Amino acid sequence: MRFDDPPPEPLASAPGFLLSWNGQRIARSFAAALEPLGLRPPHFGVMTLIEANPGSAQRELVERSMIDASTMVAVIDELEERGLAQRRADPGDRRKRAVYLTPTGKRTLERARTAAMETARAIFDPLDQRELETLTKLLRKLAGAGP
Amino acid sequence: MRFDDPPPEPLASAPGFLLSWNGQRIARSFAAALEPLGLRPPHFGVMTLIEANPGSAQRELVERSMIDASTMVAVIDELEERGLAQRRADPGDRRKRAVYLTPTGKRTLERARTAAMETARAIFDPLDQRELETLTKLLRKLAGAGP
DNA sequence: TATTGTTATACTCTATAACTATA
DNA sequence: TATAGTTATAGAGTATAACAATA
Repeated sequence: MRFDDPPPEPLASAPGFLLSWNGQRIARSFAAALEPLGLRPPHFGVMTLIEANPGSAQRELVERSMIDASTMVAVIDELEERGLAQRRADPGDRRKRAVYLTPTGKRTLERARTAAMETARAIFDPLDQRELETLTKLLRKLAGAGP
Repeated sequence: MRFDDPPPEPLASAPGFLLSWNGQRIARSFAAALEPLGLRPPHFGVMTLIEANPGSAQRELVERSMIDASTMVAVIDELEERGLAQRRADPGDRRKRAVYLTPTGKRTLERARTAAMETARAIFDPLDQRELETLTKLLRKLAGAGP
């Protein structure tokens, strides 16, 4: 059994398996799409958060993600090394580090987003527009997100 | 953000994220359901394969799963230690080890299956029967499995 | 020479706990 | 005393490569 092939019965009839299988498959494709940019999924997630909340303290980024504090340090270290993000002093509280994207970071994030969208399009290609909408609606409901 | 809470927008609108999120969530619940039985998901998967093909060589189990050879050795070692499976000599080829479930192994697998089904029921509880069928159909199509 | 199973080893990812500095 | 950030360390899980026995 490989990720390229469709799963065999009876697995392909079990919704729990199908969900986990397709989820892993898309997570993999997503990681592969990010790789040429030198990014892994956590980098993308953190950059997206920084973009939405520029100047966040690391603590806030930890709270809004599922990344713990020590991993967050490592991720932001790597973003800084690549010139994609910057830590600056927080004028009001010297313990805090305010995190920003650099212009290069913003451009890279935009490219990453494009790559991610292309990947998603390829993965969801077997479904037509209406089916994709139905799937999204059901998955939202399953996740407990509002309608 | 935690796995207990629904994901925030705009993530909750992205089908790729929703798929990965729900997939991870069910994989976690599945692992948690197995834990009281002293099993992890790979144990369950391998036991299911052995049950369907008693006397398989380890090589066959590797081919039919996504577990590599050295990991398979470790998994079967653990099943043997717990008295759930047995390696026997293959009469036709002395390199091969024919793998079987013990009676205890069969009973444990049955209990694990029950636990897994209860977990799936709890996870899919937000959907009614018709919605669950639609979701399964769409996920099958997405995975490339026949109708 | 190829195959089956095994072992030893290394690697990735993440989590835990202890530490520094500020509040 | 509590909080923000950091570092060092350990753990789970998996993969890679070398090896012994057998074909």
